[in-house]
Amino acid sequence: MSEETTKEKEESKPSISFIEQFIIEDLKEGKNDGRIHTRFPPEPNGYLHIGHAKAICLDFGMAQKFGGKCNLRFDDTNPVKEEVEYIDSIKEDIRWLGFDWEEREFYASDYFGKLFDFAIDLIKRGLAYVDDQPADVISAQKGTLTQPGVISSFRKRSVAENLDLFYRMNEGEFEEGSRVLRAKIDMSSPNMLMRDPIIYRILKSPHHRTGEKWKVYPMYDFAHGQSDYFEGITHSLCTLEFEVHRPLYDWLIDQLKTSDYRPRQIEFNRLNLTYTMMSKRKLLELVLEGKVNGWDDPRMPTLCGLRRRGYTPESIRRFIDLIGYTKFEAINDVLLLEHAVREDLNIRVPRVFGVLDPLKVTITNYPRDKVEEVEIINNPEDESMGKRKVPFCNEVLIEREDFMENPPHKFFRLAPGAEVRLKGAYIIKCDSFRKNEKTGVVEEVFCTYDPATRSGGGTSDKKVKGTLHWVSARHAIDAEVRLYDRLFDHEDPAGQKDDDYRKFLNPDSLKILSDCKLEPSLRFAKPFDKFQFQRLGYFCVDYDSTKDHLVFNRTVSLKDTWAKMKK
RNA sequence: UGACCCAUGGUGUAAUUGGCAACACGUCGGAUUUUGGUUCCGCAGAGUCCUGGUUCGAGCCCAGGUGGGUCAACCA
Repeated sequence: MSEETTKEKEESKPSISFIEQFIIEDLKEGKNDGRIHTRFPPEPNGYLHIGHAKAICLDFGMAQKFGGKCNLRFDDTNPVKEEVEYIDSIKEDIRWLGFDWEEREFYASDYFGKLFDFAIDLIKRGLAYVDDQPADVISAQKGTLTQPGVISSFRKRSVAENLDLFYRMNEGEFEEGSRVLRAKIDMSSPNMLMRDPIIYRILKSPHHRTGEKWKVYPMYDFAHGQSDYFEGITHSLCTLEFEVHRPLYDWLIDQLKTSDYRPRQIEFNRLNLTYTMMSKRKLLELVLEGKVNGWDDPRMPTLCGLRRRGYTPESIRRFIDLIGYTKFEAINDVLLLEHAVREDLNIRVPRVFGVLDPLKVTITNYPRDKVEEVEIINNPEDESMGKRKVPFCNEVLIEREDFMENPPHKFFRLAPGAEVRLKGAYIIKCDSFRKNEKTGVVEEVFCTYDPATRSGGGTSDKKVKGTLHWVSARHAIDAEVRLYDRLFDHEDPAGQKDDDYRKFLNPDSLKILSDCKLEPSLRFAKPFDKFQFQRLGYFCVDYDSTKDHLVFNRTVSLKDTWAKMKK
């Protein structure tokens, strides 16, 4: 084997995350009969965001890679916070991302019966007790980070009494907050979560799935690991903040297990992105306070927001792939996400002409009543996408910033005396222009064209530095275009101790342009159709769009080295 | 003043598990280009938080620091 092929082989070898290494080790050791079974466990209390995408890609990705399965499980143990409306959106987002849980759609509430039985079992084994003290007393008795807790006077309650009380708790005999069920573990554990954690509380709100059946509901710690166990999950992947929960997770599994099978919890770093935040609670605030226009506002990091913005599932998966899984709490540059969409959209979407801020150009030597159809390649990256025809006449519109009366050095666009190519059509030369006397604004530019320079004509080998996009003034269609910028102007808006994140809201995060002109082929564009507006960026039809009123969202601009040079 | 976790170019990750610190993004140059896009080529940028130890050899193992994160909801 030559040195080169060895090198290539090494380079193409994907690096493996610590999680994958754990899984491989477990497989080698023959754990759980060599099964791999994961789960994605959202709480139905909000919309999924790109941070969830990171978890989804891992959970489903590991299952796929090792020939296992991944369940979808709604962690619905708190009826007061959860709503059905979120369930459908969560399912839609997971499917959109490209993953399939097949028939394995589960709910933690499916296990309320089993969980209750397990609680009864713990009570019988002297491992759980009913505590009658109010929340503040229990909390105070928990001790502090440096001091051990105090043992509750109810800890020594008899099994019979505990049993009786717990059943009655569930019959609705007691008020919310009057009693809880606690696991009997260790009040002096250095891990606060092991100090007789509350495992059941009384809640009288109806549950979206079980209705009025239950009056006691399990806490997260008493539901999650057990649900994993009931479903035969082998690897329970979650974010770093659950690390301290792992001893409790394992303790409960130890009480539950009857064979060699046991699920293993592994924690990885949460996704943080610059110039945004992932807290569901804060995202909800933005929606409620009208700082954004709903959960699917294209500035939101939610999956529905990104989808509306024009992101593809492929680009999100690619991004997730690029950032990896570690135990380091990183803050990822949103630039990498933008790179990922550009990379994807570049190869798959057609190029079109759209002028956001039109300036009229009259070609004085082009016959007034003549209209030509010029043929333009849809995507230079992909021949198979074919060509289209675009009408051309003596009046065209160009981007206002593509003309300058007094151009700086290296300005390759239109200026008095300068020549540019109108892409796919002719080379034109600027002879003069007309300004509004009062405002000083340029209102019209007069050019002459060189008939020998028609694209593809081959009768002239004239070259010019600049090529502009354009639309025929007489054929162009109107559109509204929404330009988005980052929602916050601080890299880490939610991480500033002394400042509320609202202080960093970017006032220019949305710019609406209502006077844009597009080439006529866009007339029948449908919501979510994606295009590259030549020289400008990637745009996606918004669902606000109607037959008479086209609306586009800018997904991301093209890289702009000229803009960089100007700075 | 506790327990647990973490620390590698600007950012995010990698390093065949103790053997020449690599990749991506970003940056800067150049070539190509009927998109100042794309593509291609190249430069710069860390000696791996600190101190010590083990070792022929340490980013990796050990000890002690420093810095950061998580944990004291009847939330998940």
